[in-house]
Amino acid sequence: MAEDKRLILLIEDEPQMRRFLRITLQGHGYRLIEAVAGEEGLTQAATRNPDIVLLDLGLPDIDGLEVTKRLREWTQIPIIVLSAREQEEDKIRALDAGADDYLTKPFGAGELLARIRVALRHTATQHGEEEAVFVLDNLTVDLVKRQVMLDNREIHLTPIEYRLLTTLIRHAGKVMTHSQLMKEVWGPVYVNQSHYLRIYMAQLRHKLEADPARPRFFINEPGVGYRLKVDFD
Amino acid sequence: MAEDKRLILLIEDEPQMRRFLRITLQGHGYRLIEAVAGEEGLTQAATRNPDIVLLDLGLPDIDGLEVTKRLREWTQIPIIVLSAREQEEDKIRALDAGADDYLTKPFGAGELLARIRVALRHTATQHGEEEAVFVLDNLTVDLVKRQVMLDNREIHLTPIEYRLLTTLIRHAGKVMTHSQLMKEVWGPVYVNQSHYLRIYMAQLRHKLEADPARPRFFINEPGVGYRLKVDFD
DNA sequence: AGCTCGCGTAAAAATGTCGTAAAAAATTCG
DNA sequence: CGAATTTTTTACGACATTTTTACGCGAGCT
Repeated sequence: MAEDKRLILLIEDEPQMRRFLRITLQGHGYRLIEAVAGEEGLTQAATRNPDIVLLDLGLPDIDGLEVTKRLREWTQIPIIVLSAREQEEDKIRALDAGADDYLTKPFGAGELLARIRVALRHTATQHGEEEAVFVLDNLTVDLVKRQVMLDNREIHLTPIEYRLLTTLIRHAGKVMTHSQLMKEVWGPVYVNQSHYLRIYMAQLRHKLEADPARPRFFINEPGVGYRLKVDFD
Repeated sequence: MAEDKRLILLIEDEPQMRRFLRITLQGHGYRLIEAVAGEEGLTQAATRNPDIVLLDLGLPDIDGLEVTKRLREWTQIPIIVLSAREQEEDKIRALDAGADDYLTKPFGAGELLARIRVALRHTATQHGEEEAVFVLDNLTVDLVKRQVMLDNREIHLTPIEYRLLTTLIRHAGKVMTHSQLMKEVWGPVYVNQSHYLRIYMAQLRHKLEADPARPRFFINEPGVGYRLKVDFD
């Protein structure tokens, strides 16, 4: 079950804080990527597409505030700031720059984990104002449990497959262009590698369509992109 | 404009804290409802439909934790807990019960306001669904879904056909010259290759007109260009 | 009449996209 | 560390779209 492990990007330069967080987070079932500087963090965010970012404000190269703004130019991924600065002004600036939460060091591991759960809960429910469960004919996707059911049988999807599916679900009915899908699923640096799409769309069709060669759900709009068909008139 | 002011529900029993928050929040353009106990707060939340809830944990009747859980049974409205309890265990319990944020008293007004903005930002991005549908007689074009319907039947258009159609729609009723159309659909390099237009205009008429030879929508203005006719007299 | 010009139509050739399979590389897990 | 899973790379036939090319029609002009 690799798809239910959330990926966390930690941008932090102090080795001993990194070590503490590595143990805490991995011990609670998260996968972790680490970056020791701002630019590196931005690159990692773009290429690895994590589920959440933990960001230290005092970085060796660029300021954490700047990292927040640069991230917010293209993604709504949750950002939790971890900082030794306890001035109210610092908190306000970070939050208004786009951070979702702000913890002052030192903080307890339990509180951090709880706030991570809050942030992840947001992304889970954010795209499902109606329901956290998406139903389309014999296909059921539980966005909270990250569980995909087909005719009441659980279907295992790889992380990318699942991400692609939920991205289509979030924009159900609408055509999504190649670059939109690439940006949301693989990250913005992969925009022109759109042949990945064909491969993973084929995987989804094989796992979820009755007749993969003649898909009912995963429709291609030639030259444009794909869409999840929801209305059968 | 009272309607575009966000409505905040404050559930808090201490009069002096209520007074402080009333001044702070109303001073920053929010409308405020106050409840001094848990049950009252739950009722207010259900009847007044606020945009956000500020919740004190230490209430005279039921515990703030319980209020959080009861709210979460039916609504995803942001809850920010304000509490004097600074034990980590209290924070974790509140956040896991469904609270979105937790501030320990005493807190600065600026930080509270910033965290309110964060919470409102979350709900704002959720409802980011717009509709842009163009209707002309039995023809319907959904510009968001990129879907064209004719008599409730879906019509497939190629990328160029669709771009040509939407270009005409954007200038509905007005005549567009050959070069204008060429520029917008094919790009400025193709301005003089205007015989492409005849071919694709024919395609559109075949796909969307009842009698392609005698078009009702896609009208040629000889020597000038084409226009999409919208008014039938 | 004969000619030209803009328009509509039709069918080819050329180009690019899509679906598929399968091997190589990377990552995760025990 | 080695096995298993997942992602990336590579290749190719089938197909859809765009572009090219060709022809017919009618209006206006000489």
